[in-house]
Amino acid sequence: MPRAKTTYDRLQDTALSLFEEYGYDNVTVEQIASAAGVSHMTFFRHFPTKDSVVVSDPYDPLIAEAVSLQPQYLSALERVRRGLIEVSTAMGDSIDGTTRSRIRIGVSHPKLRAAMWENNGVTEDLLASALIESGESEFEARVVVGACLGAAMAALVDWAEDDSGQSLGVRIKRALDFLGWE
Amino acid sequence: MPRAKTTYDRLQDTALSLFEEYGYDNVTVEQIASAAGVSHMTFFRHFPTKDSVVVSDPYDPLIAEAVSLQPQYLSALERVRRGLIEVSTAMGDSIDGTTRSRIRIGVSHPKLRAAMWENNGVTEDLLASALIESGESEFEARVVVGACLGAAMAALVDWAEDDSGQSLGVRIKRALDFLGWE
DNA sequence: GAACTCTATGTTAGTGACTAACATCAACGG
DNA sequence: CCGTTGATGTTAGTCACTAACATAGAGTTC
Repeated sequence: MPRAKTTYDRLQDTALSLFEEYGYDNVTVEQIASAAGVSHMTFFRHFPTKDSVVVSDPYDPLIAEAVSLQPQYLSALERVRRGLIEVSTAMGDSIDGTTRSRIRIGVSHPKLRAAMWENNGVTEDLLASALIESGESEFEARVVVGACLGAAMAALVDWAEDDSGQSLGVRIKRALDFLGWE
Repeated sequence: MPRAKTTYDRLQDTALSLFEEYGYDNVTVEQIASAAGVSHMTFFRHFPTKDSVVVSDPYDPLIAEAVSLQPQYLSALERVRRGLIEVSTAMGDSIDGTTRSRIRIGVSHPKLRAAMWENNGVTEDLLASALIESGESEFEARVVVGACLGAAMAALVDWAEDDSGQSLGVRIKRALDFLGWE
């Protein structure tokens, strides 16, 4: 028997479908909360901001781990590249509907896109730290990570906006192949 | 005799120095407006958002132009790289105090950083269009531009946070040199 | 010079995201 | 059975931002 949905899940599902139907700007937190059967304060106890229902990235730590596990003899660029490709390929088609919906809504609205970038900043810090710990200079680490995430983000947007069926992993690999090799 | 400051300039100067002194979050639009001797409505007639006092990038069009002027036999990556380096070198030390202050405040606060990224999205679109017009595929254009701007942004942040005197142009060049060559 | 327009500004009264302080209520362990 | 704990509700705020309407001063035209 499926476990009863948590308030968190109910809020997220409700919010996403309202956003898809009416547009992000035309849905208030109040509406989300009452449609999910709670008060608006409960919403904010589960999500710090209205944005965060859409923008939250559970893959950050996975990516950071994958990068730090790459062999040290590779260049920083190459390690980030391979780490990103590994994770995005592994996620593969297992990305669930909620995630897909979140990304699609996220790229469609400037405010949310900005929030995604901000979130990306966290990933950036994580990855850069991983590289720095393994002896890379801070400058090179930040630059390489910035570039790779910039490319990956472009691939993500492309994937969200285009239904041609090519998987996210393949797109990210293609994207990163435009950057320098070993 | 210097021309009298416009309301716009007065608002911007006032806002920036208040932000530097008290922190972005601890200054209300109301305070900025009254310190500049106007009402809060006047503030919003000159700046669409509180963010926008800090985040505005007059260099976008310059960069786009520089990129589209690169010789076509170069790869997309190389054209964006050279365009960015040209402009940032040309700006050189002529960046005025207001701009420097804006960037320093901008990178220091998550909300503003996100707004800078959003703004970056505009640059991204501009550059990508320039490449697409000259025959590049949309995917490659977006990826390459995303990567280069990601790297450049890292250099910008580095420059804003570090007073060692190395110019922005040099840092951006160093950053982009980590990416692939011809 | 009076009427007329244009532009910059002020006033007022909202909406909506988000916070703080405090109350309630049900579950659960002792 | 009582006390604690955790999730929730209520209320009353602050602040960014908007809409509608008023005003005032600098020309411009007749």
